[in-house]
Amino acid sequence: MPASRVMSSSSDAVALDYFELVYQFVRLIPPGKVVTYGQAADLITRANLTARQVGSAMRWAPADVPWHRVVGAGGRLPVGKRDPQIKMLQLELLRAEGVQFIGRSFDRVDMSFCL
DNA sequence: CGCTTGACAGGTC
DNA sequence: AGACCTGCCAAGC
Repeated sequence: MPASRVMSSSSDAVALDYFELVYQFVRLIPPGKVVTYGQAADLITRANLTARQVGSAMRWAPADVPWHRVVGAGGRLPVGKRDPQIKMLQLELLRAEGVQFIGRSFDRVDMSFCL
């Protein structure tokens, strides 16, 4: 909840911060497809935007952003130090879209579903 | 200005 | 596989 964003009211139409850029990008991901934080960071042209920033943006994603289609590198689900729950939720949402999971405990996305 | 905090990534053991 | 470690960079204090 970056105060800078919460406080932003009306005059931020021009000052498009990187959160908005990330959201715009994520909204383009079709159902059943996924991208990694790193890919998003690379594809979004912005000064030194890294996977970390994409991650923090996802934490405050608006309802219309399919945040669950963004996974960690190698198809790993996010660690979620602050909220261990998101992993489970994301797993459910992706499975509902037909995304396959692989690995010992089916905890990683089959990257052939990558965008 | 320095230090801490992450829904990260990549490497080592 | 799981537990660390390092590099990364914006944000807050």
